[in-house]
Amino acid sequence: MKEVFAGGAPPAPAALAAKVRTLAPSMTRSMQRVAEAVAGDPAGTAALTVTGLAELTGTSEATVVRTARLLGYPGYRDLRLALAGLAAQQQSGRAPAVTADIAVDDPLADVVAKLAYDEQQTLADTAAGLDTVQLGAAVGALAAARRVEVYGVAASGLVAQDLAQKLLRIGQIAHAHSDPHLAVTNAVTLRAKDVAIAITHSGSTGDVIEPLRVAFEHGATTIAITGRPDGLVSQYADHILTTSTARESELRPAAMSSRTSQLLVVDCLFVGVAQRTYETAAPALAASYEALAHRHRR
Amino acid sequence: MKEVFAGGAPPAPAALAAKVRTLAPSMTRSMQRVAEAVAGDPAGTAALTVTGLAELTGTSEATVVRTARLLGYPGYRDLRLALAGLAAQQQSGRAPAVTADIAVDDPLADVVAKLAYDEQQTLADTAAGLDTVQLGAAVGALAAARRVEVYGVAASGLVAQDLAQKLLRIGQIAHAHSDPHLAVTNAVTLRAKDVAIAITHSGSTGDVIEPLRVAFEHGATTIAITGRPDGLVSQYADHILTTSTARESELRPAAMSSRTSQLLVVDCLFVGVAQRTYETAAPALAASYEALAHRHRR
DNA sequence: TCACTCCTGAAAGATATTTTCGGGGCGGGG
DNA sequence: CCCCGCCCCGAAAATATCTTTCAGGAGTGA
Repeated sequence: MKEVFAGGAPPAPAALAAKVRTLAPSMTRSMQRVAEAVAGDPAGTAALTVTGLAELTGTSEATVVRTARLLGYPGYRDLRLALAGLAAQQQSGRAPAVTADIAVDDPLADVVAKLAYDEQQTLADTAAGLDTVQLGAAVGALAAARRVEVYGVAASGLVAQDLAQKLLRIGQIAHAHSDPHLAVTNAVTLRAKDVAIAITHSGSTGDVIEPLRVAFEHGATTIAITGRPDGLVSQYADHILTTSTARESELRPAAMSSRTSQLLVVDCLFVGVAQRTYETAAPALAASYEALAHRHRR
Repeated sequence: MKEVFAGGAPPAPAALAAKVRTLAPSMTRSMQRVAEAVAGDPAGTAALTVTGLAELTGTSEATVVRTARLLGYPGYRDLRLALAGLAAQQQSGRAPAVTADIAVDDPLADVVAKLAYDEQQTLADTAAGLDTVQLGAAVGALAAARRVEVYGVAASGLVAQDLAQKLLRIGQIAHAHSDPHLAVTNAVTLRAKDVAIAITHSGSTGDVIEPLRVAFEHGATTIAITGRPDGLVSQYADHILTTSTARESELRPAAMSSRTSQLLVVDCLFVGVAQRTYETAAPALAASYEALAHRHRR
C-alpha cells in the first residue's frame, strides 16, 4: 500500500541535525535516544536496519519508525537514505587536507588522494597556460610534415615515444630518439618540411638540445615542449609549447608532474593533427585498431 | 583463479560512475541497462525500490540485484544507499559533468579544455576506484622484492618503462619489457621474492599475459594493472589494481585515458614503495638527482 | 541443424519495515 | 492512599521489499 505522505514537507538533506535539536523537546525519552544516535553518527546508523538501530538505542522498531516520521520522513527507509547522503557529504567535505605535501607516514589512501589532486592541478595549470597560437602553429607544421623526429631522454623520453606512437597511428612518419648520439645523427638528415620536437622539462638538457639545434640549422621546423620557455632549448625552437611545473617534494620528484603536463600537450598536438588530417587519420586509426584486435584473447 | 570481487572490496561512494564504466563491458545487455540508469540518474534511482528500478529498465528484480552485486555491493539495498550518497555529493558538490565529445571542427582552445577536463575526470575516477588494500599489498610485495620485472606493450609499454625508471631511482632492481619473447624468457628466471607486473588496459593482451603466467607459475608475486579486472590477466595475478576507463571517441582513443589512469596507479605504487623503503630510497633519489645535474647546461 | 552455454525473468523464499494492539508507567482525582 | 485514565512503549502480526532458485529461451559454435 502506497501511503501518500501528508504534508508537503520534503525530507531534509543536511538540515537533519538542526531538525533533531528543534524537535527534541517534543520527543519522548526513547525517541530522543534514537534521534541522538542518528544525529551523532549518521554514517554508522545508515548502516543499520530498523532492528539494529532499535537494539543499539535499547528501544523497539516501532519507536525508530515513529522517530523517522517525526523527523519528516515517510518511514525509516527514507530516513536511512537521507542519512547515507548526509554521511557522504560529511565524508567529501573533510578532504581539504590533500593540499599538504606527501609525508613519509601518510597512509596509502592519502597518497592516492594527494597524487590525484596534484596531477589534476597540473592539468588545469597546463591547460590554462598553453598558448593556443603556438599550439596551432605546431599542429600546422606537424600536419604538413614529411617526417617527424622526437627527442627526449629519461622521463621525457617516454613522452617522446608516446607522441611518436600516436603520430604513427594516424599515418604520420614519426620516430622517437632517446640515444643522444643517434639523435644527432638523425637530426643531420632533416630538411625543410621535416619537423623536430624536443621535450625537456628543464629546458637545458644538453642531450636533447643538441639534436634540436642540428635540426634547426638544417632547416627543419623545430618545436620545443618545455617547462622553462626561457631555457636554452628555446633558442633553436620555432614554436615553444610551455608545460607547467608543480611544486615538488622529496617523495614527489618533478618528473611526475612534468610528465603529466607534457602528456597533455602531446595529446593536444595529436588531436590537433588528427583533426587537420582527418581524411587520412581516421582510416589509419581504424586500421591500426583492426590489426591489433587478434592480439587480444578470448 | 583469483577472486576478483569477493572479500576486501568496500562499497564505493563516489567511484560508482567510474565503476560502471569499468565493468560495463563485462555486463550483459540487461545489466547494462540497469547500470546505465543508475549512473545516469543516481538521485532518481535511489528513490526506487528493486521492483521500481526493474520496471523502469524493463528488466526483472533478479537482474537489478545481480547488477548491484557486480558493482561490488552485497545487494540492492546497499547500492541504493550508495546512490543516495552519490546524489547528495553531486547536489552539494561541483557542477554536473558535461563532457562533450571532441569534434573534428572543434577549435584548438576547445580541444585543450576538453582533453584537460577528461583527463582530470579520469584521475578522479581512478583515485576513487583504486582499492587501497590491493594497493597496499602490491606495495608491500614491491618493497620486499629482490627484483621487479614489468611487462607492457604499446602505450602500456611506456607506462611499464615509467614504473621501471622510477623504481630504479629509489634503488630497486627493476626492468621493463615490451618484447614478448624476451619477456617470457625473462619470466622463466623469476622465483619467490621476485615481483612481476603486467600492465594491460584490455586485460586480454596475450603478449603481456603470457609472461605474467610464466612468472606466476614460477612462484613470483604477480601484479596486474588493468582496466578489466575480470579479464584473463587476473587469473595469474596475486594483486589486481584497477584503472578506470573513460568513454572514448574516434578522436580520443582509449589509450589516452587509460594511460593517464595507469600512470596515476604507477605513481601511487612508486610513492608507496618509497615510503616503505625510505631509509634507502631517499639517498638513492638524491644520488640519482646529483648524478644527472651536470647534464643540464648553463 | 543440434547441442550447449549462459542470460533472463517468474515466482518462491527470506528479510526488513510498518502497523496493530495490548501491557504498564505515571499523574491526577477521589 | 487507591483508583482511573492517558499515553508511551515494545512484541508480534501484517505488509512491503529484497534475495534466491529454477526453468525457459536466446544466442553461439560445431
